[in-house]
Formats: sequence, structure tokens, C-alpha cells
Amino acid sequence: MPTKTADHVYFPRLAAERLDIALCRASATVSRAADTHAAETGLGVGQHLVLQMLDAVGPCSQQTLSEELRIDRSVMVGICDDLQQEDLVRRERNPRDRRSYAVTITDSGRRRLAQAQTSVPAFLDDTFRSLAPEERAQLSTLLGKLLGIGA
Amino acid sequence: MPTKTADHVYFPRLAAERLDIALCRASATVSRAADTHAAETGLGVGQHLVLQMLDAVGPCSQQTLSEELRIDRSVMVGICDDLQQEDLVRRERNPRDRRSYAVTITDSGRRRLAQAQTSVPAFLDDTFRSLAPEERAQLSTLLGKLLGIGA
DNA sequence: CGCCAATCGTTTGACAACAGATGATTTGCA
DNA sequence: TGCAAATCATCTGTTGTCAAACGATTGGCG
Repeated sequence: MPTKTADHVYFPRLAAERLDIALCRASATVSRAADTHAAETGLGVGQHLVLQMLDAVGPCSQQTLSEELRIDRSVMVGICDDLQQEDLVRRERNPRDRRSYAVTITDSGRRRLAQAQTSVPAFLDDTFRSLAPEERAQLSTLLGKLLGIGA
Repeated sequence: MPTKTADHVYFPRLAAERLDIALCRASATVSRAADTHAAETGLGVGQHLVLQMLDAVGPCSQQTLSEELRIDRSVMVGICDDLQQEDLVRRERNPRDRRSYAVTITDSGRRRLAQAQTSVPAFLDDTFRSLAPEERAQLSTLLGKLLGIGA
């Protein structure tokens, strides 16, 4: 995660000419905001995503979580470790395939998720306050296209 | 830099609900492409930015470069080290303030920059091929707004 | 002048993310 | 059945970035 931003001025022609850099900057800015929000809710971004997915689709293996959420397997280990330690998920062996876990969200996991869910919209509104709602939608669409999602 | 992406499917509701994540993904994807391009031209992204700025505004201190390009001072040390080693910049002490350097682009630095500049548009066209030109412009505008550039 | 704070470049240590290797288990195929 | 290959979770080592601390130098103020 990049350094705290100060009130400096970007090299002016940067944003227009190098979309790659601009995306990187934007990502960093938003990630930082997300981390702050995460610290407040007590759920890291990765942890939040995992809970969200478990709540939506039911028990998953870490492998499935990794692939769907595009989080590296070895990182997923740590995320699940932390979630388990806080009793937000359970790790049970999948009886059908004992290589894999069946990671399951617990009741307190659901409660924690619910708390976070209500604060996410406020966080997003704050983070993207420089964009009008329709611009946010545009941005979302464009990023979706760029990433090849929901084409 | 995140892992190589495969042809998996994102957790479907991600892009719309969590722009932060989408930005992160997009940034990662594009960064990876930028790194590939950088490897081809022999100029890392940071090195390219520094040369670009030195060429545009003349000799700078590392401090100025850091602030304008939003690259951490301690990272700038390494970037300038590498550039100097390849004889693309010179580091002279600023006689007015001997604490700081006057980092100056060399002739071979200018040549290297010129080579890279011609290949950047091609690289960008390839990376953003899933977006129409007007969409790229839109994206650029939106990111600029989000970052508070050229408002 | 003389001292204290600030600045510039650098080094060090910490941390997150990734690539690759490992052990346990399962699957595919002869 | 039996064995090789694949898969899941994990661990280790590497890389890139950041925060904090450090010398060297400068500027401000009595």
C-alpha cells in the first residue's frame, strides 16, 4: 500500500497520457480508504470479500474462494486463519475430498458481515464523492469492460 | 504485483458493488502489461516517468521528482541509481544547496526516452483494446476527477 | 556568530503479495 | 488393483513498497 498522500500536484500530463499510472494511483487511493474503513469495521477487505461470498454461495474450499475472488491461495490461508481465530468462519474438512476444507460462515460471521455491509455504502459515497452517481456507474461499467466482466 | 490472471470468472457482483476492488484489479492487470512493456523497452515504469519529467522540465532534485511523480523518496534513490548506472541521467550536486542533487537527463537518456515514447501508444492501444477510444477518454476523465487532477 | 529546526538523500527494518516447492489426498487410467 | 498425475492447503524465499531513523547540509532567529 502506497504512502499517505499529501496535497501535492501530480505531474500534470500524467493522467491523460498514462492511463496505467492513473489506474494505479486511483487504486492506491481507494485501497487506502478501504483499509481505513476496514480498520473501523474490524474486517479487512479480503476478509470482507470472503465472508460476503460464503454468505452468498455457502461453504467453499479455500481454492474456490481464491479463484473467484482472485486472491492468491497462500494469501487466502492467512485470511481464513484470521477469520477462524475470530470465530467468523469454521474450517471443516470436506468429507468428500479430505484434501480441501469446507469453509463455513458462522453466525457471528454473519452478524459481523451485516454490520460491515451497512457501512460500506457510506464509505463508498465518501470515497467517490468527487464523482456524480452517474459517473460512478460509468466508471464501474468501464472497469468491467476493461476486466472482461459481464461483457 | 498480483498473480497472473487466468480465465476465471469474478465473483459476479463484485464490480458493481466494490469499485475499490475493481480498481485494484484493473490496476494490477494494467501494471502487469506495463511491466511487460517496460521489460521490452528496458525502462521500468518509474524510470520512464523520471526521464519523461526530466526531459520536460529540466534538472530536478530527487525530492521534486518524488513529490511530482508520487514516488517515495527511498524508492527514488533506487530508480536514480539504476538510471545513473545506465548513463541515462547524471547526478550533480546542486551548488546552491549541496544537500540536494540536480538530476539531469543525458543525451543517451533522451534517446532511450524517445524510443520508449514511440512504443507507449502501441502498448496502450493493446492494453485498452477492450475500450473504444471515447471510452478510454471517459475513463481518463473519470480517474482524473477521482484523483483531483486538472479539476 | 551560534544554536535549533528543517530539508535532502540514504539506509534499515517491517510488511504484503507472489512464485515455487512440499506433504497429504484424490483422481485417472492401464 | 496399482501407480502416475493432479489437486488442496501450506510453507519458504523473493520482491517491491513503505515508515522511521540517520548523517550532511541549510536556513531562521536570537
